[in-house]
Amino acid sequence: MDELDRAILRELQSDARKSNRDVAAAVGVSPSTALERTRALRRRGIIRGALLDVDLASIGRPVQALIAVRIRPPSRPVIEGFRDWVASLPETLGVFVTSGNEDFIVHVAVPDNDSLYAFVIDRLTQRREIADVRTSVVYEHLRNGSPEPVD
Amino acid sequence: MDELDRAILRELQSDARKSNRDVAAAVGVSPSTALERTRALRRRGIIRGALLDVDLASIGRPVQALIAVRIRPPSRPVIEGFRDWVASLPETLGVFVTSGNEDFIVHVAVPDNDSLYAFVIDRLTQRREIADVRTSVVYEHLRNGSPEPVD
DNA sequence: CGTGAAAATTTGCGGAT
DNA sequence: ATCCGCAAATTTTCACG
Repeated sequence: MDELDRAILRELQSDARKSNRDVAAAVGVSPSTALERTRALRRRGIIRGALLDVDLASIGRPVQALIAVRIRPPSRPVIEGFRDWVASLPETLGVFVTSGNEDFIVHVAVPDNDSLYAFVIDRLTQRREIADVRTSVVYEHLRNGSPEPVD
Repeated sequence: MDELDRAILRELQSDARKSNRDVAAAVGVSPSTALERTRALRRRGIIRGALLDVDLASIGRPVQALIAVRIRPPSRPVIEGFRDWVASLPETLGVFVTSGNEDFIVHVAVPDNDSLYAFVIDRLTQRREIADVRTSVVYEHLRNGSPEPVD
Protein backbone atom coordinates (compact mmCIF):
# COMPACT_ATOMS: atom_id res chain seq x y z
CA MET A 1 0.00 0.00 0.00
CA ASP A 2 2.09 2.91 -1.23
CA GLU A 3 0.90 6.39 -2.00
CA LEU A 4 -0.23 5.42 -5.49
CA ASP A 5 -2.44 2.65 -4.14
CA ARG A 6 -3.96 5.04 -1.65
CA ALA A 7 -4.61 7.63 -4.36
CA ILE A 8 -6.31 5.05 -6.58
CA LEU A 9 -8.42 3.92 -3.64
CA ARG A 10 -9.47 7.51 -2.97
CA GLU A 11 -10.54 8.01 -6.58
CA LEU A 12 -12.59 4.85 -6.69
CA GLN A 13 -14.15 5.61 -3.31
CA SER A 14 -15.45 8.87 -4.71
CA ASP A 15 -17.13 6.90 -7.50
CA ALA A 16 -16.66 3.16 -7.81
CA ARG A 17 -17.67 3.31 -11.48
CA LYS A 18 -15.06 5.85 -12.46
CA SER A 19 -13.29 4.69 -15.62
CA ASN A 20 -9.77 3.39 -15.32
CA ARG A 21 -8.71 6.10 -17.73
CA ASP A 22 -10.07 8.81 -15.41
CA VAL A 23 -8.50 7.20 -12.37
CA ALA A 24 -5.16 7.09 -14.15
CA ALA A 25 -5.38 10.74 -15.15
CA ALA A 26 -6.41 11.80 -11.65
CA VAL A 27 -3.49 10.05 -9.97
CA GLY A 28 -0.98 10.88 -12.68
CA VAL A 29 -0.03 7.50 -14.14
CA SER A 30 -0.77 5.71 -17.37
CA PRO A 31 -3.95 3.65 -17.76
CA SER A 32 -2.01 0.40 -17.85
CA THR A 33 -0.33 1.16 -14.56
CA ALA A 34 -3.58 2.20 -12.92
CA LEU A 35 -5.25 -0.95 -14.22
CA GLU A 36 -2.57 -3.23 -12.86
CA ARG A 37 -2.62 -1.50 -9.47
CA THR A 38 -6.38 -1.68 -9.25
CA ARG A 39 -6.35 -5.37 -10.11
CA ALA A 40 -3.70 -5.97 -7.48
CA LEU A 41 -5.86 -4.20 -4.89
CA ARG A 42 -8.65 -6.58 -5.80
CA ARG A 43 -6.40 -9.65 -5.74
CA ARG A 44 -5.10 -8.66 -2.33
CA GLY A 45 -8.66 -8.36 -1.03
CA ILE A 46 -8.34 -4.66 -0.26
CA ILE A 47 -11.04 -3.87 -2.80
CA ARG A 48 -13.85 -6.35 -2.27
CA GLY A 49 -16.21 -5.07 -4.91
CA ALA A 50 -18.52 -2.22 -5.77
CA LEU A 51 -21.92 -1.74 -4.17
CA LEU A 52 -24.80 0.03 -5.85
CA ASP A 53 -26.13 2.90 -3.76
CA VAL A 54 -29.90 2.61 -4.16
CA ASP A 55 -32.39 5.10 -2.76
CA LEU A 56 -34.44 2.96 -0.39
CA ALA A 57 -37.45 5.26 -0.46
CA SER A 58 -37.81 4.93 -4.20
CA ILE A 59 -37.88 1.14 -4.05
CA GLY A 60 -40.75 1.28 -1.60
CA ARG A 61 -38.82 0.95 1.66
CA PRO A 62 -38.62 4.42 3.19
CA VAL A 63 -38.70 3.37 6.85
CA GLN A 64 -35.45 2.24 8.44
CA ALA A 65 -34.81 0.95 11.93
CA LEU A 66 -32.06 -0.44 14.10
CA ILE A 67 -33.15 -3.35 16.24
CA ALA A 68 -31.01 -4.34 19.21
CA VAL A 69 -31.42 -8.02 20.04
CA ARG A 70 -30.25 -10.04 23.01
CA ILE A 71 -30.01 -13.79 22.59
CA ARG A 72 -30.12 -16.58 25.14
CA PRO A 73 -28.00 -18.58 25.48
CA PRO A 74 -25.28 -16.60 23.70
CA SER A 75 -23.41 -19.72 22.60
CA ARG A 76 -21.81 -20.11 19.21
CA PRO A 77 -24.49 -22.31 17.60
CA VAL A 78 -27.28 -20.03 18.77
CA ILE A 79 -25.46 -16.83 17.78
CA GLU A 80 -24.54 -18.12 14.35
CA GLY A 81 -27.95 -19.60 13.75
CA PHE A 82 -29.71 -16.36 14.53
CA ARG A 83 -27.16 -14.34 12.59
CA ASP A 84 -27.61 -16.34 9.42
CA TRP A 85 -31.38 -16.40 9.72
CA VAL A 86 -31.79 -12.67 10.29
CA ALA A 87 -29.25 -11.78 7.60
CA SER A 88 -31.28 -13.71 5.06
CA LEU A 89 -34.55 -11.86 5.66
CA PRO A 90 -35.60 -9.52 2.84
CA GLU A 91 -36.14 -6.64 5.29
CA THR A 92 -32.55 -6.82 6.53
CA LEU A 93 -29.96 -4.40 5.19
CA GLY A 94 -27.22 -5.43 7.56
CA VAL A 95 -26.39 -7.24 10.77
CA PHE A 96 -23.85 -6.19 13.38
CA VAL A 97 -22.70 -8.90 15.76
CA THR A 98 -21.62 -7.06 18.88
CA SER A 99 -20.36 -7.24 22.40
CA GLY A 100 -21.94 -5.17 25.12
CA ASN A 101 -25.56 -4.75 26.07
CA GLU A 102 -26.83 -6.61 23.03
CA ASP A 103 -25.68 -9.45 20.84
CA PHE A 104 -27.00 -8.08 17.55
CA ILE A 105 -27.93 -4.82 15.96
CA VAL A 106 -30.10 -5.47 12.92
CA HIS A 107 -30.54 -2.74 10.33
CA VAL A 108 -33.78 -3.06 8.39
CA ALA A 109 -35.71 -1.11 5.76
CA VAL A 110 -39.46 -1.60 5.36
CA PRO A 111 -42.37 0.09 3.56
CA ASP A 112 -44.00 1.69 6.60
CA ASN A 113 -44.39 1.64 10.36
CA ASP A 114 -46.91 -1.18 10.27
CA SER A 115 -44.44 -3.37 8.43
CA LEU A 116 -41.82 -2.53 11.00
CA TYR A 117 -44.08 -3.46 13.87
CA ALA A 118 -45.07 -6.66 12.13
CA PHE A 119 -41.45 -7.53 11.47
CA VAL A 120 -40.58 -7.16 15.13
CA ILE A 121 -43.56 -8.89 16.71
CA ASP A 122 -44.39 -11.49 14.06
CA ARG A 123 -41.02 -12.53 12.77
CA LEU A 124 -38.30 -11.65 15.26
CA THR A 125 -40.15 -12.43 18.43
CA GLN A 126 -41.16 -15.82 17.13
CA ARG A 127 -37.59 -16.98 17.53
CA ARG A 128 -37.32 -18.72 20.87
CA GLU A 129 -33.69 -17.68 21.44
CA ILE A 130 -34.57 -13.99 21.61
CA ALA A 131 -34.36 -12.68 25.16
CA ASP A 132 -34.85 -8.98 24.44
CA VAL A 133 -35.57 -6.59 21.57
CA ARG A 134 -35.27 -2.81 21.41
CA THR A 135 -36.26 -0.94 18.26
CA SER A 136 -35.04 2.49 17.23
CA VAL A 137 -36.45 4.18 14.15
CA VAL A 138 -33.78 5.71 11.94
CA TYR A 139 -34.60 9.27 10.88
CA GLU A 140 -31.48 9.73 8.87
CA HIS A 141 -28.49 7.64 7.85
CA LEU A 142 -25.33 9.42 6.78
CA ARG A 143 -22.49 7.42 5.34
CA ASN A 144 -18.90 8.16 4.80
CA GLY A 145 -18.17 6.13 1.69
CA SER A 146 -14.48 6.99 1.82
CA PRO A 147 -12.80 5.67 4.94
CA GLU A 148 -9.14 6.60 4.85
CA PRO A 149 -6.26 4.20 5.41
CA VAL A 150 -4.06 4.75 8.48
CA ASP A 151 -0.37 3.99 9.26
CA MET B 1 -40.23 0.92 -12.22
CA ASP B 2 -41.30 -1.97 -14.40
CA GLU B 3 -39.88 -5.46 -14.41
CA LEU B 4 -36.99 -4.47 -16.68
CA ASP B 5 -35.91 -1.70 -14.31
CA ARG B 6 -36.02 -4.12 -11.40
CA ALA B 7 -33.96 -6.68 -13.31
CA ILE B 8 -31.32 -4.10 -14.18
CA LEU B 9 -31.20 -2.98 -10.57
CA ARG B 10 -30.68 -6.58 -9.46
CA GLU B 11 -27.80 -7.05 -11.86
CA LEU B 12 -26.03 -3.88 -10.79
CA GLN B 13 -26.62 -4.66 -7.13
CA SER B 14 -24.75 -7.91 -7.59
CA ASP B 15 -21.82 -5.91 -8.98
CA ALA B 16 -22.05 -2.18 -9.46
CA ARG B 17 -19.18 -2.32 -11.94
CA LYS B 18 -20.80 -4.86 -14.23
CA SER B 19 -20.50 -3.67 -17.84
CA ASN B 20 -23.61 -2.40 -19.56
CA ARG B 21 -23.15 -5.11 -22.15
CA ASP B 22 -23.27 -7.80 -19.46
CA VAL B 23 -26.27 -6.21 -17.79
CA ALA B 24 -28.05 -6.12 -21.13
CA ALA B 25 -27.30 -9.76 -21.83
CA ALA B 26 -28.39 -10.83 -18.35
CA VAL B 27 -31.76 -9.10 -18.58
CA GLY B 28 -32.33 -9.93 -22.23
CA VAL B 29 -32.35 -6.56 -23.97
CA SER B 30 -29.92 -4.75 -26.25
CA PRO B 31 -27.06 -2.70 -24.79
CA SER B 32 -28.61 0.54 -25.99
CA THR B 33 -31.85 -0.22 -24.19
CA ALA B 34 -30.08 -1.23 -21.00
CA LEU B 35 -27.98 1.91 -21.15
CA GLU B 36 -30.98 4.19 -21.50
CA ARG B 37 -32.82 2.44 -18.67
CA THR B 38 -29.83 2.64 -16.38
CA ARG B 39 -29.42 6.34 -17.09
CA ALA B 40 -33.07 6.91 -16.36
CA LEU B 41 -32.68 5.15 -13.00
CA ARG B 42 -29.86 7.53 -12.22
CA ARG B 43 -31.80 10.58 -13.38
CA ARG B 44 -34.76 9.59 -11.26
CA GLY B 45 -32.53 9.27 -8.22
CA ILE B 46 -33.18 5.56 -7.75
CA ILE B 47 -29.53 4.81 -8.38
CA ARG B 48 -27.48 7.29 -6.35
CA GLY B 49 -24.05 6.03 -7.27
CA ALA B 50 -21.63 3.18 -6.71
CA LEU B 51 -19.68 2.70 -3.50
CA LEU B 52 -16.37 0.91 -3.27
CA ASP B 53 -16.41 -1.97 -0.82
CA VAL B 54 -13.04 -1.71 0.94
CA ASP B 55 -11.74 -4.22 3.46
CA LEU B 56 -11.30 -2.13 6.58
CA ALA B 57 -8.74 -4.44 8.16
CA SER B 58 -6.38 -4.10 5.24
CA ILE B 59 -6.41 -0.31 5.43
CA GLY B 60 -5.35 -0.47 9.05
CA ARG B 61 -8.73 -0.16 10.71
CA PRO B 62 -9.74 -3.65 11.83
CA VAL B 63 -11.67 -2.65 14.94
CA GLN B 64 -15.27 -1.54 14.49
CA ALA B 65 -17.73 -0.28 17.06
CA LEU B 66 -21.23 1.08 17.37
CA ILE B 67 -21.50 3.96 19.80
CA ALA B 68 -24.92 4.91 21.11
CA VAL B 69 -25.06 8.59 22.07
CA ARG B 70 -27.69 10.56 23.94
CA ILE B 71 -27.67 14.31 23.49
CA ARG B 72 -29.07 17.06 25.67
CA PRO B 73 -31.00 19.09 24.85
CA PRO B 74 -32.24 17.13 21.84
CA SER B 75 -33.18 20.26 19.95
CA ARG B 76 -32.65 20.74 16.24
CA PRO B 77 -29.55 22.92 16.41
CA VAL B 78 -27.85 20.63 18.90
CA ILE B 79 -28.80 17.45 17.03
CA GLU B 80 -27.69 18.80 13.67
CA GLY B 81 -24.53 20.28 15.09
CA PHE B 82 -23.47 17.01 16.64
CA ARG B 83 -24.52 15.01 13.59
CA ASP B 84 -22.40 17.07 11.22
CA TRP B 85 -19.44 17.12 13.55
CA VAL B 86 -19.39 13.39 14.20
CA ALA B 87 -20.02 12.53 10.55
CA SER B 88 -16.93 14.50 9.56
CA LEU B 89 -14.52 12.61 11.85
CA PRO B 90 -12.09 10.30 10.05
CA GLU B 91 -12.98 7.39 12.34
CA THR B 92 -16.66 7.58 11.41
CA LEU B 93 -18.08 5.19 8.83
CA GLY B 94 -21.69 6.21 9.30
CA VAL B 95 -24.15 7.97 11.54
CA PHE B 96 -27.69 6.88 12.31
CA VAL B 97 -29.98 9.57 13.70
CA THR B 98 -32.60 7.69 15.68
CA SER B 99 -35.59 7.81 17.94
CA GLY B 100 -35.75 5.69 21.04
CA ASN B 101 -33.26 5.26 23.83
CA GLU B 102 -30.52 7.14 22.02
CA ASP B 103 -30.29 10.01 19.59
CA PHE B 104 -27.39 8.70 17.53
CA ILE B 105 -25.71 5.45 16.70
CA VAL B 106 -22.23 6.16 15.39
CA HIS B 107 -20.43 3.46 13.42
CA VAL B 108 -16.65 3.77 13.59
CA ALA B 109 -13.58 1.85 12.44
CA VAL B 110 -10.23 2.33 14.18
CA PRO B 111 -6.80 0.65 14.26
CA ASP B 112 -7.13 -1.00 17.68
CA ASN B 113 -8.86 -1.00 21.04
CA ASP B 114 -6.72 1.81 22.39
CA SER B 115 -7.78 4.04 19.52
CA LEU B 116 -11.37 3.18 20.22
CA TYR B 117 -11.08 4.05 23.86
CA ALA B 118 -9.28 7.28 22.99
CA PHE B 119 -11.95 8.16 20.46
CA VAL B 120 -14.69 7.76 23.03
CA ILE B 121 -13.08 9.45 26.00
CA ASP B 122 -10.94 12.09 24.29
CA ARG B 123 -13.04 13.17 21.37
CA LEU B 124 -16.67 12.26 21.93
CA THR B 125 -16.89 12.98 25.62
CA GLN B 126 -15.33 16.38 25.13
CA ARG B 127 -18.55 17.55 23.53
CA ARG B 128 -20.64 19.24 26.19
CA GLU B 129 -23.97 18.23 24.63
CA ILE B 130 -23.32 14.52 25.19
CA ALA B 131 -25.43 13.17 28.02
CA ASP B 132 -24.61 9.48 27.64
CA VAL B 133 -22.42 7.12 25.62
CA ARG B 134 -22.59 3.33 25.28
CA THR B 135 -20.01 1.53 23.18
CA SER B 136 -20.45 -1.91 21.59
CA VAL B 137 -17.57 -3.55 19.77
CA VAL B 138 -18.57 -5.04 16.43
CA TYR B 139 -17.29 -8.58 15.95
CA GLU B 140 -18.79 -8.99 12.54
CA HIS B 141 -20.73 -6.87 10.08
CA LEU B 142 -22.78 -8.63 7.43
CA ARG B 143 -24.36 -6.59 4.69
CA ASN B 144 -27.09 -7.33 2.23
CA GLY B 145 -26.01 -5.23 -0.72
CA SER B 146 -29.15 -6.09 -2.68
CA PRO B 147 -32.28 -4.78 -0.99
CA GLU B 148 -35.27 -5.75 -3.11
CA PRO B 149 -38.00 -3.35 -4.20
CA VAL B 150 -41.51 -3.94 -2.85
CA ASP B 151 -45.00 -3.17 -4.25
C1' DC C 1 5.89 1.97 -15.26
C1' DG C 2 4.85 3.59 -20.06
C1' DT C 3 3.81 3.01 -25.20
C1' DG C 4 1.10 1.63 -28.79
C1' DA C 5 -2.01 -1.29 -31.10
C1' DA C 6 -5.81 -4.58 -30.85
C1' DA C 7 -10.02 -5.94 -28.61
C1' DA C 8 -14.02 -4.79 -26.16
C1' DT C 9 -17.31 -1.58 -24.63
C1' DT C 10 -20.00 2.55 -24.66
C1' DT C 11 -22.77 5.78 -26.92
C1' DG C 12 -26.01 8.24 -30.04
C1' DC C 13 -29.14 7.99 -33.67
C1' DG C 14 -32.14 6.28 -37.42
C1' DG C 15 -35.50 3.08 -38.12
C1' DA C 16 -38.65 -0.81 -36.84
C1' DT C 17 -42.58 -2.81 -34.14
C1' DA D 1 -43.42 5.03 -26.73
C1' DT D 2 -40.03 1.66 -26.45
C1' DC D 3 -36.62 -1.08 -28.22
C1' DC D 4 -33.03 -2.51 -31.53
C1' DG D 5 -29.04 -2.40 -34.97
C1' DC D 6 -25.25 -0.20 -36.42
C1' DA D 7 -21.12 2.56 -36.65
C1' DA D 8 -18.21 5.96 -34.39
C1' DA D 9 -15.99 7.24 -30.24
C1' DT D 10 -14.08 5.85 -26.14
C1' DT D 11 -12.08 2.67 -23.01
C1' DT D 12 -9.86 -1.54 -21.69
C1' DT D 13 -6.32 -4.73 -22.17
C1' DC D 14 -1.87 -6.69 -23.00
C1' DA D 15 2.69 -7.70 -25.13
C1' DC D 16 6.85 -5.48 -25.09
C1' DG D 17 10.59 -1.99 -24.06
